[in-house]
Amino acid sequence: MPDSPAKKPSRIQQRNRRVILDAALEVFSKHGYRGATLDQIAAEAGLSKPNILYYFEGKEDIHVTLLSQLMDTWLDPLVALDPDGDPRREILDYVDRKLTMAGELPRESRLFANEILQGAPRISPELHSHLKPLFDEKCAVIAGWVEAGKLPPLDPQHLLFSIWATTQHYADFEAQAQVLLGAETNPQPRAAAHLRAMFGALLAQPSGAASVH
Amino acid sequence: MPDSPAKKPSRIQQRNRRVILDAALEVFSKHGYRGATLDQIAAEAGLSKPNILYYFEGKEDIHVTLLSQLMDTWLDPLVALDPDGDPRREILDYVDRKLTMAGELPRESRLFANEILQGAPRISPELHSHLKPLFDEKCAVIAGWVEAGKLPPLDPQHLLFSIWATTQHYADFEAQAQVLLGAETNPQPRAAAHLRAMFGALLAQPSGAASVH
DNA sequence: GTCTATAATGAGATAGAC
DNA sequence: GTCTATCTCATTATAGAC
Repeated sequence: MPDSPAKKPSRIQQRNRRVILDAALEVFSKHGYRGATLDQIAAEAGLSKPNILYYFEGKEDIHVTLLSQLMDTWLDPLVALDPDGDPRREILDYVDRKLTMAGELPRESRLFANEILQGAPRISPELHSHLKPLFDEKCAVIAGWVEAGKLPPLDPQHLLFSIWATTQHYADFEAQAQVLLGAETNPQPRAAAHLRAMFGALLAQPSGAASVH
Repeated sequence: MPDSPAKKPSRIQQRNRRVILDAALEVFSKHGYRGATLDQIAAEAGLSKPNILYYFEGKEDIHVTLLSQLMDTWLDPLVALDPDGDPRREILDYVDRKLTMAGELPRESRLFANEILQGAPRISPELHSHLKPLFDEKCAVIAGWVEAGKLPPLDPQHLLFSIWATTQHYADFEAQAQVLLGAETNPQPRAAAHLRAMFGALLAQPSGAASVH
């Protein structure tokens, strides 16, 4: 690790770190943490295995670095949810942003899903420090909208869960969707229309979620 | 492999196979395919490693067996969707059944999610032979309901995706939900209420999914 | 049928030359 | 900074005794 007196990473160093991280994202998202090997990452990056270990302390270091960087990007769409905007519009726009992001960054989505699925062993601290506060804050915003009568009664926490689940589904379960939809070019437009209709219906509901029975 | 002249597995053999499969489900669903080791499975099953390999040809054999058995159970709730029933009721009951199943069989949900997430390398044939035909059949049923005016216009394929995504989310992303909801006893009742409200709103929508802008 | 011991492979990490 | 060669350990699978 090059960090003796002056800790200024050269342009080559910065570039190599990026190349390695991009290769690692490709491999980790496809095979999971344990399924990925340094050989695969090295091959994908076009570097030798020891060279990889010159830039990172080990396999886990690479993985944690990826997850940490990802977290910020991943939360951007939710950060942008504006408490002063029109409630219905804000939430539907958030759904759009989230779906777009899953479509553009499917590897990141799968990397995250892999980690959570296995109990978040390496990203748990970030969940508490970054995700939880933001989640609570935005849930309070939505709850405020409901109390102000700007939205029908609904459960902010589970609404956000549903948004996450449905938007990330297209990245995380892509293999299944490809089998079921056939070689259809791109499911995204129809997915976007469906999700707008679904969440739009929920948010437009007059009032009092009538029991179904 | 005991299959020379008479292929009748003894009661002990049947029992041991079940014990091994249950242990394997526990381990595979927690660590993924590559993350799981025969040592862990053997320890969980209370058997020796060579004994495991007496009953199964290898690690992959165990995994494939699990996935194949799971597929049938997993599709039961959808099979039960009745073309002759009340459309809205049928779909909402399906959501309930799916959520209940994910709550009762979270390990199975995660095993399946792990496999799909990594591109369904081992279960792809079953997706084509079992899931696809059923999916097409039930989509046609729902499409028929829409054409008959019994349901508002909606996209059957993406409706099913949304149902799968939201119900399985609670099992697959349990680690995240636990962080965000705190040590709350059981999210299931509120999740069920939310999903009934959401899908109920979509299905009750008068007609013509109005563009949101 | 089940075990102990061990072979064979694969993968993370390091030594040391260049 | 980067490479070749190597070490070490974990893991799948087998051999052979009981």
